[in-house]
Amino acid sequence: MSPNFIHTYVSVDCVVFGFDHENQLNILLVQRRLDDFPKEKQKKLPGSLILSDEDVDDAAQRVLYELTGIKKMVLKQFKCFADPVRASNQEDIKWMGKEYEHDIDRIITVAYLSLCKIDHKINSTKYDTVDWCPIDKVPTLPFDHNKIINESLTEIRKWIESDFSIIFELLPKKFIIRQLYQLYSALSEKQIDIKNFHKKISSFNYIIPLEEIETNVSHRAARYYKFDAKIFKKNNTKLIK
Amino acid sequence: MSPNFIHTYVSVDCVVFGFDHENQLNILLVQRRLDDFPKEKQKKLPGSLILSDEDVDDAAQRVLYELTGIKKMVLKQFKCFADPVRASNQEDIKWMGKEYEHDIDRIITVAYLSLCKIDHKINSTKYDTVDWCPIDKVPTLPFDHNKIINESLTEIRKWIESDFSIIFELLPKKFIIRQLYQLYSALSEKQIDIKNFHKKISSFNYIIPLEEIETNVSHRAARYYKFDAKIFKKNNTKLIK
DNA sequence: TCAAAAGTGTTATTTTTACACCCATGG
DNA sequence: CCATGGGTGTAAAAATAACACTTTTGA
Repeated sequence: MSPNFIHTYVSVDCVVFGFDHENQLNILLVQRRLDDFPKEKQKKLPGSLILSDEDVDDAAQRVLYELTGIKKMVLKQFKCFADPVRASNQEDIKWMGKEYEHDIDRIITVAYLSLCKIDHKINSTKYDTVDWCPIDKVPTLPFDHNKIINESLTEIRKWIESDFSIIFELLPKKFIIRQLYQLYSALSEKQIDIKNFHKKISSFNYIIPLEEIETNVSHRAARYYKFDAKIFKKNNTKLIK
Repeated sequence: MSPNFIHTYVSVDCVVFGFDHENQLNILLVQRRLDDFPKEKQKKLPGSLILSDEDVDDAAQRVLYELTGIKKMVLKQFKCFADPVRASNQEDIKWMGKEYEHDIDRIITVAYLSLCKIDHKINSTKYDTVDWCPIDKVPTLPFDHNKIINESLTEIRKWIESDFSIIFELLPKKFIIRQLYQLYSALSEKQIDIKNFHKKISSFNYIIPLEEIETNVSHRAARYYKFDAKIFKKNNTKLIK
């Protein structure tokens, strides 16, 4: 048995983004029970080892379903994390042994991005606790989950740049342009004047104005719009240029 | 032993691009010996199982070094390929058994992009045969290597869009603007008028004009330029917008 | 002299940016 | 009537695109 090739377990971990009513990006975290302190829980990214007949995309889709109860969520593989010591913390090793009933020496993970409307009902078939956590309040997480989350942020930005339509996965079906503006501002380095943004967005034929307008606001009420994916696909407009 | 989690080998495969004198994209392929026909060889992507104490980036860097003799090549991880049947061809299984001296049930691979000046001397410490192959003449390859190459093409295009400077990894140190234009045209959907391209490129302060000009051409000789990475980093210009 | 491509210049068009102005609503 | 943001308009500035014209060289 010549060189020491790894024979390892492979997992997927999912960073699911949502956009809250305070215009903050949030991600979904679940809780794991710790062996030594069964009453204490620690947050982590949702994830799972992949099964013997499963592709990684399928595993991510499964994790997302077990997490939210939603089938066919938008998802994007973004990076394989394989630092040899990413899972060598004693507590993490102990937790894996219990969770998977295997002795796990080394584990590499394939990280996915996903997007979810924050008001969508979360109906987990696997986790007791699934919570939105504002991106700037993420606690210290096990494994390299903090690193994964950090890198997912640059990744979601690239994603929006290359495919503007996915931004609507984070907004309610009916939205006002200010919401879209604030989400875009949170996700892009480019800063646009809100008036010009308004003009540009409302000029797109895939942004459909609705009859409905805001109520109970102490200023002129804004109109609601919806996004028409079919029209978008025909044009495939980028927001800028 | 509850659900059937995979315990698998992990490899990296590298798609190394070069740009030839006929303005074609090429990739580096190596040869493997087949068991049954030891005189016949079959081309494949360069790759390797990763070692027990090795991160995937390090493994890719190692594969690139074993392939070309070059240390610290530009590289970019782009996708994990984990189709459960990607390595279930009998010939592939036999070859893996011989190559790695392990019985390999399933294998997932992490694919990398890399770039190389096509005139750079290839000095492999591992492979007998390393050849440039024009991208439109790639034969049928083992595993899912053809699929990996196809996806690498869309990936290199994205890469150029997001970081224009990496295009110079494919050009000689001294180049004329027509070469750059033809490379850019091969890599981008956007088609620019060559005159306007010329004007734009030569306006960048990180494109340094040299004294030297083309010789032995039956038209006005073009000037050579070089790329200054330091100046580029300060500006971080995108080609378009 | 011709063909071919380099390199420069000019102009039109399109996109982006900045900002003025009026509108509507609750307090 | 004031503050706040919605929504439209206009004009300047910048970027892009189209293309004419001159230059240089080998054949």
